[in-house]
Amino acid sequence: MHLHKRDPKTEIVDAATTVLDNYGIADLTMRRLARELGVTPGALYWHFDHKQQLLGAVADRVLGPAYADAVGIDWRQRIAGMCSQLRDALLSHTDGAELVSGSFAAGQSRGMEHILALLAREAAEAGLAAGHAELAARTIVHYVLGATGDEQSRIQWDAAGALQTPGVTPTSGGHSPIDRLADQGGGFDFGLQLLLDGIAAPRLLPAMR
Amino acid sequence: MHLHKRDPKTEIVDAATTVLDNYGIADLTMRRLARELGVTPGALYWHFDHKQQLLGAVADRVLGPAYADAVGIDWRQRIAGMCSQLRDALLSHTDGAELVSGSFAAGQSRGMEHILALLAREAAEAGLAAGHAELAARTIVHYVLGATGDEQSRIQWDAAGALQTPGVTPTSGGHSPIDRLADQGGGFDFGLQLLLDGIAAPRLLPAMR
DNA sequence: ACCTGAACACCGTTCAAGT
DNA sequence: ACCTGAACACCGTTCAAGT
Repeated sequence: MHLHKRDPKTEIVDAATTVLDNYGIADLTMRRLARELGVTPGALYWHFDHKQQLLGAVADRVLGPAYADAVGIDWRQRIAGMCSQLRDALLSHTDGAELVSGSFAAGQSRGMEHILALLAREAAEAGLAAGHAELAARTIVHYVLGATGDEQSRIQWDAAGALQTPGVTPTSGGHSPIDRLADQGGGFDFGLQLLLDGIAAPRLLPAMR
Repeated sequence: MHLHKRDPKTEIVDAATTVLDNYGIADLTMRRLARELGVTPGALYWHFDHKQQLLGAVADRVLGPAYADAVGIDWRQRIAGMCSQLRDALLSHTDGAELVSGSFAAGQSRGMEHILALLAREAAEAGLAAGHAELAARTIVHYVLGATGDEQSRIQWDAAGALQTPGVTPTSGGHSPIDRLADQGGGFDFGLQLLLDGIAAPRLLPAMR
């Protein structure tokens, strides 16, 4: 049997994204994906060199909505907007943060490289020298991926628990409403403001900026 | 055959650490480890419930040298010292950052939880309210794990390249001496100072601290 | 150009049975 | 208490051969 859409690569990434959303990254295997496509595992290797490359393509698909040019009066607002878009994109797919973190670390996400460059541009706008602006951008990216990964794993853990014991409301468990507030953007924003304050801080020697 | 040291668990973690250092995390499998110990794979499941638990024990072994109480006049120096110790510990083992990141994310590293608590204490010392101090500590941990992971993968990639083409010196490749300087602690320190500046920043409303 | 069939060399985990 | 034997249900990747 053949893949039949205009672009076979697109069809594969479509199916992979569906498997990801429905079953999570642990079940996104080459064999499982091939089965879902009605094809032999080896067929996938005509279109992608290895699994990491395919996962990178899925990661870039996930990142699609995060590329929108952030509008904002100043660099602070623009960075905050970009990070918020990125977080939303990651939270929109099961294990999205883990997938993108892994692909970025493996050097397989052109999307994250692009976002990194945009953030570095804004950091330069804030007055940092080129080298330091890139380091600041990496720091921001590490933060967003890490914090969103934490948040997502808690969300998914809670959701799994809610399915197993439907009689127990989420707030009656170990997590208080205050915990939830801190997780639903509040905690994320706090950490991000810390970073932005650091970038804006005038205490670094002028030679170091 | 039986494991024979005083504590079988310790012997397993010893062997696992050796496999990690010599072959990396990808080769640290239950079967490989059992072979190295002259034992059947199933034997490991008498001592550990699952692989993640064993990896968590290895992660805590790696973190051993990072527990030393950081001395320092002020919270800034103490946090910087703790982060430096943590980075050193991670860089001391092949794929150390990846191992600890994964174990921490999976909730299997008591060591990282401890370090997190120490950092939160210092952030409180800096004047942050308890909830915010914990968020700040998490931000720092995400940064150290992410930045050190990047650094380590580049180091290991360069080392692998140096072994393959011994005639080419590291500095004659794509990375300039400036890149190396930025990686060998300089880049790490810059990102960390950014975070510390953010924690010290007086611009947050008093109600928010 | 694109896919199948079949193999290679592995995985984590479980569990009755042995000592 | 601790381990073996053997199985179960999988993996990623390669490649000659087919269409």
